[in-house]
Amino acid sequence: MDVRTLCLGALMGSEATGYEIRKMFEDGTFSHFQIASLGSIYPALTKLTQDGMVTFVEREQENRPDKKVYQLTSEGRRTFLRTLLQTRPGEDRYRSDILFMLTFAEELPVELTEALIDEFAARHEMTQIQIDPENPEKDNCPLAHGRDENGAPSPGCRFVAGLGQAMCEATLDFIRRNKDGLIEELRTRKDKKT
Amino acid sequence: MDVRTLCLGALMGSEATGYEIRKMFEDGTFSHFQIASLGSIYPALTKLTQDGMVTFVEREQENRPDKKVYQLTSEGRRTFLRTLLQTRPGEDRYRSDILFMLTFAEELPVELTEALIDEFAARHEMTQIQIDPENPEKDNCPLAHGRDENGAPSPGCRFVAGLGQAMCEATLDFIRRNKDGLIEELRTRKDKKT
DNA sequence: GGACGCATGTAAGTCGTTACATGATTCC
DNA sequence: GGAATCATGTAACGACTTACATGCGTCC
Repeated sequence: MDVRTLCLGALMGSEATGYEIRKMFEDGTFSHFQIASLGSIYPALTKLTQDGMVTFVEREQENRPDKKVYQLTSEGRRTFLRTLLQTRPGEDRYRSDILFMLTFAEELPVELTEALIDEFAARHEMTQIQIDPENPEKDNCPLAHGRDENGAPSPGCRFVAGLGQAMCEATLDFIRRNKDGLIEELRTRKDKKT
Repeated sequence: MDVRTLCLGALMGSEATGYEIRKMFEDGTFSHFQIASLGSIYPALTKLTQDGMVTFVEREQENRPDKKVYQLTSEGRRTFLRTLLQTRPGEDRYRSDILFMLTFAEELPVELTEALIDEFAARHEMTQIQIDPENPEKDNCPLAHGRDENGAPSPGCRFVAGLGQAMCEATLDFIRRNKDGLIEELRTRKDKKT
């Protein structure tokens, strides 16, 4: 899924600026399973405009730079849905430097191992908060992706968010149950070596 | 973490060919949290050889093409460990086309939604099997990464593998508990619209 | 004063994927 | 006969990241 398609998807819920789209991927609905940076979003929006998939309105703001609010065209909407129907979804890919590093825990100072696990846990707690569909979603993005006029999340979004929550929960739970044991085992092994 | 570092890590456990390294990432220990393709592994190994991080021995085989078996040099080992100590681990990134698509379940045919969920589940079942540290690890890779001379996985590897298992388990569990409800809800909504 | 949030955009460069090229063997 | 596994390698291409460029406002 290239950034163009991702942008179309982000605009399915409501109009948005490039900056807001990035936020959807950074802290919002999409945050735990897709990413996109501004450097790729802006060119994508330009291209989509050229192709007639989106239009934008320039909106002046007080005390803020002007912004371009993008909106799907019916052509864009159709194209996006067609893409969804035709695309065989790519494989999931999960990359984690921390897990890779933890794999070598035996070669690392125990303090580092512990710090890595703690950071891993902290990040997952963060994610858990970000994807909670019921709670805040902050103030902004009143009509963010997957919400109807009343702000209620769509079934698909609730499902995906719930799945994300479950994954985070399981991760945190596993760490709670196994961290101390691992640290202890590593300490014991180090002692034996000396 | 670039492919070079990943290759060094893969060679920490035992000597291996480029082909075998890819297998570690594709089906082995690393499979659920890192990936690398042959097109990036081979150039990486060439570069690492030039830099004195690895050496290789050409081994002739019967009924098989010759292979280059790579091995860490002590310099390579030191460099790798230094990298681990110095590198701030990058953020985890998880990308999933399927989850992205499921977010738009309301706009999709219910059959497609169901197929997507099933495929998601199937892939996670696959992963679960691949990362099981106790079980098969097939026949090959007798001294794969994270195993000592007796084939026992290191504590770090066991921890990471257990975490992966827990995540898969949670995912599959969530699907078991929520799939039918979602499908039903989508059907009801579609009925109402007509 | 400096960092951060809002806001857009470009350009250079990295990194990796995909596809191509080759070739023997084994299994269906 | 064709596909898959083992095995290595290159080259083109594409996609995204990073950094740069600009500028105002707010908060500490």
